[in-house]
Amino acid sequence: MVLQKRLDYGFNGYQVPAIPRATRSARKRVPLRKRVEGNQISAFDLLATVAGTLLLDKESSPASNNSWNAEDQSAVEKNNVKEERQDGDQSLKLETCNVSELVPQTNDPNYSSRESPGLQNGNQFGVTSAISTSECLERLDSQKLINGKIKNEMGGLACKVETGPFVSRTPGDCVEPVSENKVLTDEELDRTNKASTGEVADKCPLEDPLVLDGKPPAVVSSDSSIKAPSFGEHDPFISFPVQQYDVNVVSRDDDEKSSGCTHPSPIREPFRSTPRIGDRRIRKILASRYWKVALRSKNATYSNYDENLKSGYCNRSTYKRLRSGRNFPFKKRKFLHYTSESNSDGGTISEGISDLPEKNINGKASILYSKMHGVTGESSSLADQRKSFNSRDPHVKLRIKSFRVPELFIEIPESATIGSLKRTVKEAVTAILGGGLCVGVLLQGKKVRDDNKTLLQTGISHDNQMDALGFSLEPNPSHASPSLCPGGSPLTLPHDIPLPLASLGEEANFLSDNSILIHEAAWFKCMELVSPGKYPANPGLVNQVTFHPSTEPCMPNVGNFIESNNDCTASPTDMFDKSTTESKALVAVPAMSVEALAAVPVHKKSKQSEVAQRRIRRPFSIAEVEALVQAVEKLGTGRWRDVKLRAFDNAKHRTYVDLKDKWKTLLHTARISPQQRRGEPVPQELLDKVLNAHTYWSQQQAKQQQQQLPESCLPHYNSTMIGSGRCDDDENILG
DNA sequence: TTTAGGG
DNA sequence: CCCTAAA
Repeated sequence: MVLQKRLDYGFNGYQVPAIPRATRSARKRVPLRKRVEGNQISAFDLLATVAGTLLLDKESSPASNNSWNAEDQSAVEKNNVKEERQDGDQSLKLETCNVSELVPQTNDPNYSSRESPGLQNGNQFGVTSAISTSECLERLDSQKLINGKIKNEMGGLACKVETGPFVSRTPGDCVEPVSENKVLTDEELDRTNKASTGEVADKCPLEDPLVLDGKPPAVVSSDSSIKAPSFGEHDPFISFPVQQYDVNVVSRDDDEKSSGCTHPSPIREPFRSTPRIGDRRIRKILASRYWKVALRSKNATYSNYDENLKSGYCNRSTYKRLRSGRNFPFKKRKFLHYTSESNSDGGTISEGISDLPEKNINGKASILYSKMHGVTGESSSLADQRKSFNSRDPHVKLRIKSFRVPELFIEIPESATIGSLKRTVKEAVTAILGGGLCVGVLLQGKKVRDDNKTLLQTGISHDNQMDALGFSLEPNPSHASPSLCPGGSPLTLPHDIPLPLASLGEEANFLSDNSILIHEAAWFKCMELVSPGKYPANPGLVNQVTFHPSTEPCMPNVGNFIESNNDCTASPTDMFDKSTTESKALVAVPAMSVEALAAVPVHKKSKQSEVAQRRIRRPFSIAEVEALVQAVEKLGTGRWRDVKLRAFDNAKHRTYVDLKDKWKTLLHTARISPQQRRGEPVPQELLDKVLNAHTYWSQQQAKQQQQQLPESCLPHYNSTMIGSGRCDDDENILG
């Protein structure tokens, strides 16, 4: 009897291989998420509104000083600027992915049968919303640098984001997500909502770049390696990319004073998706939100840069104008720099200059702000490199126009109020954007995991034929949310709440990478402590959550990721690995109390990548072993999928591979002496059954094979009658 | 996707 | 548990 239905809101965009394939397939049959019905749009708008409050509230706060560069202002107003601008030191330009899709989840009768009547008749708030999507990720992948330019498929739709208003923080300002620092009352939220739905839509039209440009939607490049996402078919999420990023890789021109090549390269492939205003809004907001965090948290080294940004974008009046203006902040702007257009289609990478700071990929490359501040910022290592490559400039300049916000899931009771939904969404978004991010580097669609490689070794150099250099934002296992910041995040555990981890037992895994990986149940236990009643005990979809204690309270999160030597590719997902693209995401990176988490003695320094992606070890209980043995007795040893469905269909974390492996170990255990066995002792009775079943089914298999041989000579036999292994699930061979 | 088997 | 060849 279902006492309380829960709704899942999927912010699809960040993919975590948390749910094994088998589980996924099982989920297909019994979807847990509600279908997206006719009210999806309104629900979406709701989310958009919620997200909108994140930034708008913030933006309405007293902006800091600033003197928006007049040049920039005018640039913003010229939305369709085709000409490349020399705006290196003026602003950070972001380009968002403007494409989104609302993808109704599959219609599964089984699923609907699980829904309450109210839900079935479409009254439910059956919304599964997703911010950002694998699709967008895919598109990231599709970015190609071809002959000195990056073909940005998103270009057609991307809207440039002038992050000005969002980065208008004073240096002392701590990361404090919009209004997320306090839990809004329902009334407040409602009020905000009204304002958002109305004003946001008006002031933040997030115009479709297509319209702006009058260009048709772009389409993902024909690059076959880029698989179109198919989240809609198996994952009942509405997915919409929050943000796209553009990376511009150009080699540095000899003349650093030039802001780079001024030849615009409007070559952009149309995108296939149809943008929707609503999610554009969200996306943009989130994107901006992210960047606010990012810029805000730059470390001191780039304070100048920050200041510039601030001064460039902090002007509230400008922002107002932008918001109300037709073209709003998402001014179209060209950021690709090419030496020459003719060069862009063939030959080698043309020279050009990016006036934006470089991404420091392995911690050795320098971040060049030469164009912006006359700061060379060239590291000695690079200098050395240059010596050895004095024939050319060893610098790689990258321009990242925008990032997308990782995916997150939200689950909330049906009985929850809209206000609480808003808060929940906001908190989740805030947590994500609040610092739990890391950066992955992708080259030619594949993650570059070796942080020790140089750019040159990796193939990222200006005179190489570069193909799709990309960056991805992923929840960062090594960064906690800025929970110590003034006001703190709503997700921050109150300091007087005892660390719940101790009570989590095996549900919490302390990883060597200074992080704590806990299971869903544990997560909800934690969250229950934070917000009683708000986080139901049975999370359902959420598989596992990682908490990461941080020793850096109000950290310059992004500063870290920009400079970090850490393996930021350690994210639980490799979004460009097919197979993983389908995996289920989960990312709620609540900002737990830093003190609390810091109390956990964990070692820092370790390969986050492996740790982060590896599933938690979950030893089989005796009951599970019993179920497994029973199922195998009936089904045999070669039907692990059936075993899974029969005995472990509800155990989402047990895949048929797991079961097969467990059987393997059980068999091994049964064959060794009891003295050699380790771990929780398995009753000898069960082990005997294992041996018996194995023996039996081995014989069956042999028998079947022997029968099949003559069968080929006796075509009149019905092969399905031969062999008992695959006839009937209910037959109990071993009786 | 599932199975099978090595790591 | 992971990885992956093979089916």
